[in-house]
Amino acid sequence: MAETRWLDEVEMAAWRGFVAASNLVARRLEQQLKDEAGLSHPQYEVLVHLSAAPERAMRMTELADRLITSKSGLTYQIAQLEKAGLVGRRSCASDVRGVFAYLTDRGMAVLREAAPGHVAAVREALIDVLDREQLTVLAEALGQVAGRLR
Amino acid sequence: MAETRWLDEVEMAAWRGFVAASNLVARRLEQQLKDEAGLSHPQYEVLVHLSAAPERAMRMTELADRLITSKSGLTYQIAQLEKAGLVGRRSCASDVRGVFAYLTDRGMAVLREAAPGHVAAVREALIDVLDREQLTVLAEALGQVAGRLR
DNA sequence: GCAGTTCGCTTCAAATTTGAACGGCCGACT
DNA sequence: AGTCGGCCGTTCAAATTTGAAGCGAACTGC
Repeated sequence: MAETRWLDEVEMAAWRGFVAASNLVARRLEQQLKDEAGLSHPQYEVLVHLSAAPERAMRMTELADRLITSKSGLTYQIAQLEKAGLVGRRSCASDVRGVFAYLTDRGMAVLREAAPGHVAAVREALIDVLDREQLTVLAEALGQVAGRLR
Repeated sequence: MAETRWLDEVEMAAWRGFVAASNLVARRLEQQLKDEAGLSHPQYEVLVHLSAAPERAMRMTELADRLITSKSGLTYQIAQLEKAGLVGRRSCASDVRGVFAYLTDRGMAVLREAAPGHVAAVREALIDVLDREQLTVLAEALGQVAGRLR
């Protein structure tokens, strides 16, 4: 094993900032969504992704990949959302094993209701804190990072 | 309530990138630490912060703040680490309510053992993916974000 | 066709996280 | 001194997350 290349000052600052910002922003949004919409962030993300999908429906596995959560975790969350009537399940015609989760009208309504507050919180926590230049670099950089790990 | 200011393209890319990168990096590091050192990321962070503190000790509440976790969550993690012998507790002389968590020699050894692999993973997942310019901006930007929310 | 493998989703138990009490203690103010 | 609001860390139950099976169904090569 080669010598460890420790992080220099800038690298360390980037890393610490990344970890801190991740946790803080996640925590803040979790809070905001719970308070204003009664949803957890994972749940909100489910609604968002479904709402953007054709027919407002998506296969479980694909949804799990997009949400970056485990499959069993998604099963659980979909069950919760189903109980709440925001989401439904339908089996896949071409593959008996497959399950589609779809957004109900009620779910769509809840999402529309929740979105403005969520966006405002995202702005306050992240977007509006940065200038245009920073946003551009951030988008590019984090896009690379995510793309590479995906 | 004012009209909602939705996110434009760059803002949305920054936001999606942020969420995706947060989750993916967290997941990756969690994995790496568990595999190579038998520690969870929260646990590793506890060791790191304690190792950097005077006397390798810190008050519970301060530690919780730095780790950006709930106090009850910290109590739990410290209990786990204590069982494993990596950390100890000592009560505070000047305040009977207070508790110091401190890093044992064993904990220090485990940390030293785990650090190189962890740094390598951090480089691979985040740092080495970006160029110097991006790192600088990232450090500055995320520092602002974290500072503002803290 | 048909074994052998992989895939899609769920189930399960175990580990973790959370927020709301709780029990004591500190400190300021009277 | 005496009291009251807050803080410190823990405990508790409930919710969530995880990875390891499990169950069928679909696909592969022979």
